[in-house]
Amino acid sequence: MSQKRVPVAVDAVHCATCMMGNVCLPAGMPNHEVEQLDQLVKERIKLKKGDILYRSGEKLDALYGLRLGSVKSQLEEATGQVQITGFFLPGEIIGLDGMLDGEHGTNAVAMEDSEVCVVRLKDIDDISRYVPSLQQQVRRVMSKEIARTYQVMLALGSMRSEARLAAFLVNLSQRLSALGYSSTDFIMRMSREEIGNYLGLTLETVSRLFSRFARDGLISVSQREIRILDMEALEELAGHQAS
Amino acid sequence: MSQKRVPVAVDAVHCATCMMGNVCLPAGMPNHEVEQLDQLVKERIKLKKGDILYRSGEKLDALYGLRLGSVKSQLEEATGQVQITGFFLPGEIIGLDGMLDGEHGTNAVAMEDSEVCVVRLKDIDDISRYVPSLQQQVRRVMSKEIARTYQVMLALGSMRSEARLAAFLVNLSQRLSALGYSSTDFIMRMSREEIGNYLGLTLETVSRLFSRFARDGLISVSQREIRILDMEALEELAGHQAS
DNA sequence: CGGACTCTTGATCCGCCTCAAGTAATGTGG
DNA sequence: CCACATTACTTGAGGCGGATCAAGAGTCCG
Repeated sequence: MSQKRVPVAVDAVHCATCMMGNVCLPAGMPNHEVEQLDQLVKERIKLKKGDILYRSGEKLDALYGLRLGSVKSQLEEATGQVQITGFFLPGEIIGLDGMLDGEHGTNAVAMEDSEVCVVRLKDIDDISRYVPSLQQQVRRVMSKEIARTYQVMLALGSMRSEARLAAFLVNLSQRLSALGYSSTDFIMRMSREEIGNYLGLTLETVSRLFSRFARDGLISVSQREIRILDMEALEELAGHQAS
Repeated sequence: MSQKRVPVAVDAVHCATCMMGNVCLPAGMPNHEVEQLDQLVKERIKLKKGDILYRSGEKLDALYGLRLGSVKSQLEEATGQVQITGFFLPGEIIGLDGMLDGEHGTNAVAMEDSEVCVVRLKDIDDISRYVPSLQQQVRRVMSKEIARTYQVMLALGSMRSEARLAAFLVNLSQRLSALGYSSTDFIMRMSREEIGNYLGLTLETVSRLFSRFARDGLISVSQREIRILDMEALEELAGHQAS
């Protein structure tokens, strides 16, 4: 629990000057409106690897924009079942579930040293009085999350294991590419077990699939370092259903 | 395509007098605010069984509150894969995905003769100027949908088939009960195949499970008519994970 | 250098899918 | 209302994909 809350200095980076401005909450907003968001983020939180941003059941009064690092969110049932519901990269918004009863429904854990912008719901409502499109942005982000989970449902419900992992890699590649990183060479921040949990597979199956993909010349793998050698083949695989 | 659009007469039922008022979009709003929503729904759509409310790719400019009947939404990939992403009951909101680029990402199909209230996004934004809590309600509904899909991810990712179906029945029972229907006796509007698709199983497996649950005295089944005989046992089953 | 993870790989097993056949419900046109 | 077609569901037999169990290798970190 080494969460460190830091107030945002008056002259510090705001949304208008943040490098994530084009992918984060303000994505697509006209410049003159983004400039009005300078009071939106009054605080940031620095997280060390393994730190918990929030726990299921805690009161929710803010969303978090990931600025740096990576975070996973996971659902934990009383029965002991755990399901990772998402891996978040910089520019993505964390904490969208649980706004119905004001309580988080998942845990959010930093997968490496990370930093998030705290966006209080109260401030969203206040600011959207004079920046009406802000509400639309929030809806947009939530809608995007819903669309993402539908894709995961499709993967879990009707793809064979190799298609799931291929789709996972292609998706990760695209998101990293949108952030300006290489789309073919990257480091996965998650373990085999976490990937397996997310995709409804065991860690052994994930490991075997990585080996097979490598043997077939689709990728090369060294621990969590991935190089995609044949993107087309991966996309082809990802498009194949169970039967 | 026998969609029938009907304008809402000035003296017709509005949110404040609608029977669904306590479960639909206005759920939890104070009465004096619900009364201000009389301009929110200017149109309703009557659907016959099999009618399509919207198709993937169509422009989205409204949400739909289901007033009567039942509707399924399904993701269709170019590859031919189909995944049912939700079964909607009266009082539930349809069309929450696809608000990011203004296009629906799924198809919505009536599973029986149904009727929906059309809630235009423009009207939401207009009305929320003088009813600020309306935006929170929209967030709430979207957040609830996200939380629901997380539960489905858990089911698809780490439950065995009998746990999935048990959880499905318990969930359906609870939602029907909240609508004032019996929690133990109801008719499922969906086919074995649709249930199977939603739960990531084949129709044969679903059929076998129904038979087994009946043989074990948990339920009695006659086609789509279900009677739950041992709710506790079902809940117990639903809480069991794969291993 | 030791100890704890994380990952890989093999052998075996089982849950669910596939394929197949038959029965029951529902719909349709005469 | 009946004959017929169509669709929905049930049940069985067999096969396979991924889980489980188990052992060993590589990597990280004190």
